[in-house]
Amino acid sequence: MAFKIATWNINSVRLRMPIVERLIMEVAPDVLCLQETKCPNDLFPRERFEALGYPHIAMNGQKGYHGVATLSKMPFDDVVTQDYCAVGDARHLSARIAVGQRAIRVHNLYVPAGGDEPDPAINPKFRHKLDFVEEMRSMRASGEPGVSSILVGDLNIAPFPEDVWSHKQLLKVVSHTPVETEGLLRVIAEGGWSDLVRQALPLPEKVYTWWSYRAKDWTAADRGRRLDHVWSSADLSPHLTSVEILRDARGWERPSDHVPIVVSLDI
DNA sequence: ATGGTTGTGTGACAA
Repeated sequence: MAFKIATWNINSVRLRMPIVERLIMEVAPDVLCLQETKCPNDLFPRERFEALGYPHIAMNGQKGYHGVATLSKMPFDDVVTQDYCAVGDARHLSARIAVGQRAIRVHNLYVPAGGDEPDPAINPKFRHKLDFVEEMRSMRASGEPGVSSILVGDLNIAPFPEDVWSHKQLLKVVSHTPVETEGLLRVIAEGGWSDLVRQALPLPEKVYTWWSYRAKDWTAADRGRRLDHVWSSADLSPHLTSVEILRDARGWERPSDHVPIVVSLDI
């Protein structure tokens, strides 16, 4: 059966509902993972998503900051949230979804951005980011017997030189420093994860999922970074049928600075 | 050239 999963940092779910609905109408993913919802759980627009065909909703939100939500057409159970670094941030949510005969644990993550100064000794936000990535090393693609895994989200790290507009100019910019990129690649390798985006769009093709709000013209300069990711356990990667980076969404009405990634699998 | 924009919620932060 065909299975389609999308991930999108929408930078406020309430403000962005019109374009989230546009994505749903145009793409109709089976599962939609949102990050940076910036919305307490009791104010989440649950009824709107139910009306759009997503009756199964898991959320981990907080007021004003962070927040992740997973919307599904198919039932899930065993929802787990992990409090990374034990600071009480709403940055993770996972659920075990029944897809045909298979069970898939879908992790939805929002890794700290890390501030501006790439020195953990003087920037606590960068220290927090590095600690968060360190804690991600315990997340294994084959963590549960008989359960496959997909990990999506805004990981706020662009690991490869071709994941940024200028490798040389971003080597000391938070999101592309060696300590971050090596840390994220270690999480992938040790956890037994497959990078589905790079499987479908292999190096050295440039791939970006984020463009700063601060640029005068995001598309003219095209100074993007690949901060959003979709990984899977090794058993799922042979079933990958397509990966779409919805670059056009950066130009939609009142856009997020991130665009959706849509991954299709034939399971 | 150390700028620039957006969001939450009306302040100062975070990104």
